[in-house]
Amino acid sequence: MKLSEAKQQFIQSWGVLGSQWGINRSMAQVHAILLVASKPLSTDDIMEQLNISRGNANMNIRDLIDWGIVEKVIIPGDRKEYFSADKDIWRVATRIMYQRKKKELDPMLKVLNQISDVEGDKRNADIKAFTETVDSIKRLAGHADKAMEMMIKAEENWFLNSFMKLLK
Amino acid sequence: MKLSEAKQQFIQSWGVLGSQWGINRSMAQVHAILLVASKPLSTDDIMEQLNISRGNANMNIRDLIDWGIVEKVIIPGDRKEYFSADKDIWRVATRIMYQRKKKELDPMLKVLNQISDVEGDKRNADIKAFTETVDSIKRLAGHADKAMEMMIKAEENWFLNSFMKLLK
DNA sequence: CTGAATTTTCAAAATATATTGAAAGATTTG
DNA sequence: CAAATCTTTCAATATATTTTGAAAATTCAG
Repeated sequence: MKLSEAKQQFIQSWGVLGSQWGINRSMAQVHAILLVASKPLSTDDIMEQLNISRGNANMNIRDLIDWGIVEKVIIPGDRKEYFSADKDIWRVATRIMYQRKKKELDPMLKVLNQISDVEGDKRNADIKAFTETVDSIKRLAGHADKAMEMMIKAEENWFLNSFMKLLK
Repeated sequence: MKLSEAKQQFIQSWGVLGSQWGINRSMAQVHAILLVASKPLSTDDIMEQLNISRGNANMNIRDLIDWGIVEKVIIPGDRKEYFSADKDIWRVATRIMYQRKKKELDPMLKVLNQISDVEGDKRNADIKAFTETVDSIKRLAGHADKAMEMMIKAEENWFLNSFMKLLK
């Protein structure tokens, strides 16, 4: 398979995957194209290769930067801004999960805490069913939090390991 | 807080959370209402409490059943079908992840395997950038697979543990 | 087998989300 | 500082997804 063809396939699939997980297709594709680029790309490069508008490209690049998985690169003597994606895929995964946890899981947890004590007799079947379910979700969320932390720790180790290799 | 109020809050939040993760709001809400119900509900109960149409209720109930997290309950002497959600939230989580892995991650992996050997000189910077990224994603996917398996194993243990408690 | 009760389907309508493009805002250069 | 270049914003538009509701299909009791 030719490189250009393989890249297209990758960008396509990454876009589909993203859209199924609540990340819009363009954003996933912008990320994909930066992931497989051998050098930083400008907004125009991205617009041209993905056939998207300037506004679209710009917004999605900003969001990726906010997520901490893409960074701006200044090329001396060029007025354009260039962008490159973090190629450490493990770090990318943990960053994305962390962002989404913060924006989506944590609000849910807040609600769970608010609703977990309801008025009335604890022996009432309705109340029992409700509190048991809510409590078990809270417990699961706690485990998920632990797992996240574990992964971030593992990432630090991975990073440290790479660093050690460089020094040897 | 009153039980009815707490339930409403829960259904609402569960719906929002679902929609952010690529599960449509109605489906998440149908799941939520069944999760906190103390007894099986009919399609009419669900329609009424969520203010959704019969078609919508029906489709989403079917999908939840296909995911293996809701089951049909027959109440003798009643022609209506009733439904109840699996209350073991850990099992629910692993089922959902497994379904999504199968439908969404596995196709991505298939593409990654197809595109991971490209024609041309391996020392070429473009080709190197591409294959390294693709390979690292494949490696991450491998880890994710392992983690999934681990969780399913843990689920079996949990289940076994609950069973043991019952016997004591 | 009949007909009432219930479930399923799916085209049309409603809603929600993403994209465009041009104007406004910044930034840099000479 | 004026002009050129580049970036950002956002209302309008386009696209995608979800929901409805009524008709068709199925199920079941008598």
